[in-house]
Amino acid sequence: MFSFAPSMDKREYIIHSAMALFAEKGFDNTSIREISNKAGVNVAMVSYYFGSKEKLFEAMIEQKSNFLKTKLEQLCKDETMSEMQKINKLISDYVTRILENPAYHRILHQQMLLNARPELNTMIKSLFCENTRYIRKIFEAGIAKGEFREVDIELTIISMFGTISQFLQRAYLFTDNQEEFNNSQYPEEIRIRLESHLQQMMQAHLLKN
Amino acid sequence: MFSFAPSMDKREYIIHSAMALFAEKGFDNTSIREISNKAGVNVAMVSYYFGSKEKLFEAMIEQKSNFLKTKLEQLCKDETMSEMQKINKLISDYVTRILENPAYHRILHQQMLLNARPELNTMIKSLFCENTRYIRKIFEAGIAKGEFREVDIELTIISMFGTISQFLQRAYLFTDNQEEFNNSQYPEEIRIRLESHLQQMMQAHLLKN
DNA sequence: CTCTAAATTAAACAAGTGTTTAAATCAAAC
DNA sequence: GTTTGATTTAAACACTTGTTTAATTTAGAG
Repeated sequence: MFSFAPSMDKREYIIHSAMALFAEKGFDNTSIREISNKAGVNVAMVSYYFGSKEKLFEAMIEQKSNFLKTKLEQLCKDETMSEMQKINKLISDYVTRILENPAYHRILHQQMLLNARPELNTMIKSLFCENTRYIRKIFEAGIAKGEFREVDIELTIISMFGTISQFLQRAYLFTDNQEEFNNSQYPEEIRIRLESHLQQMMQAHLLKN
Repeated sequence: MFSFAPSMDKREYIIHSAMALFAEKGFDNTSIREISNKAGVNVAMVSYYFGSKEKLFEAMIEQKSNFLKTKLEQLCKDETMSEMQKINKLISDYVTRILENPAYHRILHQQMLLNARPELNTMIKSLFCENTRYIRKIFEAGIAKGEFREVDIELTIISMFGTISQFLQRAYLFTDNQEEFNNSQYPEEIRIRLESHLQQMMQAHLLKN
């Protein structure tokens, strides 16, 4: 027997290469041969490890999810913070997380704008919905307490995520390195700028003055 | 000679079919055969009229642009409105326009998240940049006058467009008809809801209280 | 009618796709 | 050593892709 999973590194290589390529060129326009070349493995290894291109995609998503969820659960039941503080913390965490891994989030948003592969979409939708449920709770609590205005909760959440998603779309405005802006990480300065813009806008929108 | 362009209707059919299919399945995952089938013409007609699939895409974009621009120019130099009124008008016009033609805007945002076809991207980028320039002027004027807070202009614009783009991504939350939500038009009620959310949020964000 | 040029067609093209196969290689177990 | 099963490979598979070709139809002009 083996001490750990067998050639786990090759699986990792494949997922890693796929992520970069999907983010840049999209799922449909990335061939398995490109992925395997970039990963330095044979074409057949993708089918061998994952079964199919779609399954590879799903494996990629699964590996990356299950992170925000636990953070959100904790945040929700934290009683030491005001609801506004929770929203600020949420923004800070989320911005950090996305700017650390823009490729993954580009892929999610790409796929959400399509209706071609129902199974992938269902998967991503449920991922989004789950996160949204927790965030909605924070808003509801804030409104119930009278801390927040009676805003449109759905659309306020959409504005939050939309800002970040649109930032990824227009990332070219914020970096000189036009070739690598989509996958590489962003300088700290930009993270802070995005974070404080969102926090300020949300405060103005939510808090009764 | 002919009174007007030759079989302009077939060109139109092709563009119209392509738009619906691109919006649903994306550029890469839509074949010319699907487009021609849907349009009821022969496969070769796409090459005949447009030259290539990419050229068809470009023709589609060109046909739809050049609309917001003139509206923005007028809005910019209008001296009867406050800057906040201009922003409200802008939001109202833009929301209306997008919800009347969601497919087109889905395609734009899809393509913006990709880096596969540099020429298409350059085209769309410049389209966005041009519009952004005018909007920025309104914000700058508002700040200069002291009507607006000193907000981060780039990111505020991103929040505006991001909200609408994200709304298209999550349109399934706002309609029962799950199959046709992406291309069909939205009920008036939803338009108003999106419009007033954006206007309220922007007012809270921009105006000194 | 004839002539001409545009419009339309079915068929073919070469290239690329995701996936499978069957043989070869590897490494640990006995 | 041999055996066993997982890993890796090059080649082939069947299929779809965007585009072109060469033949046919259409329709307006002289």
